[in-house]
Amino acid sequence: MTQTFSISDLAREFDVTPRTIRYYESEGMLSPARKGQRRIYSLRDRVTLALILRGKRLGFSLAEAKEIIELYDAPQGEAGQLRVLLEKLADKRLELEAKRRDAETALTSMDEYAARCRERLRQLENGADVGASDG
Amino acid sequence: MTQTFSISDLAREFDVTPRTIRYYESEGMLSPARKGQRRIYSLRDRVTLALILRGKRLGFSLAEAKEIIELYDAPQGEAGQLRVLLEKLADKRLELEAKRRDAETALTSMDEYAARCRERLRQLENGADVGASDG
DNA sequence: TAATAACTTTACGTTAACGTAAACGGCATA
DNA sequence: TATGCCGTTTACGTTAACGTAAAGTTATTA
Repeated sequence: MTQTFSISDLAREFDVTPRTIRYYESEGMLSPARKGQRRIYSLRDRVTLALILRGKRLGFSLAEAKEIIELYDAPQGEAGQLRVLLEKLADKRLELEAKRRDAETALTSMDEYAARCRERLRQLENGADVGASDG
Repeated sequence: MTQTFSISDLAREFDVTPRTIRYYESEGMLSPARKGQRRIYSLRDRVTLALILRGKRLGFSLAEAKEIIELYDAPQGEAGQLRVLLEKLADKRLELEAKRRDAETALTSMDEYAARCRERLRQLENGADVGASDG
């Protein structure tokens, strides 16, 4: 039997509320099976939710996250469709790479700053009288 | 003479509206000099604005971006202050690294997916009579 | 001197992304 | 039988992050 999840299972796992998950469904980003009224989420639904939330963490809007998800669900029947898909993937790739670069430069300058702070702290602990002058 | 900027200078450069920049000021994230009524932005203000906008691109809220900026502006007079600062920097570093990892795994899986698409496309082009002759 | 452009403040409007509350249904258990 | 518990729909409420419009100020230019 392939695994399924209730809405509160996923809510707990991903640390969101059921309301949030239902909201994503109302935006057309999830369409879980139903058992009567109740939503039954598959492993695939779970992957989709993970994609949505990662997109959000990276600063994409839900609309943008939806676009990305739709790329992964796109039909690949004809060569034309595949070419269009590959172009869109390249576009999104650029956005993602820009975010990664942003994160990297932020990390670098933060590390440099922290290094200067540690240096200053070391001097203070040595008892050295270092005046506050900018460098 | 050290360089200054008008609000529309910065708005143009960073592709935001003057309203946005004034909003950041109202949130305590910028405090440009004034010449009469008019705001005069220094190079330092410009750096701060860049920090804010990078934070936003990475999915931080303005409140979170403000926290980060305040770390860079924190007093470093005493050893105690420096130790607290270094801890907070370490926290933010973790968040940033998580974002970078998120971006990296997203890029990886996107690249794998694109590779499968290209493979599929190659197969289609080998099997079918394709009339497209683009460059 | 009048007009134009860029700036200002004030204040109400808008949208995304949910939060929250009410009222209801089905199922297990005490 | 009733008491929770988990789920449901419906619908109004909330907040962050600005947009937009109105009305006034200063500097330059025709």
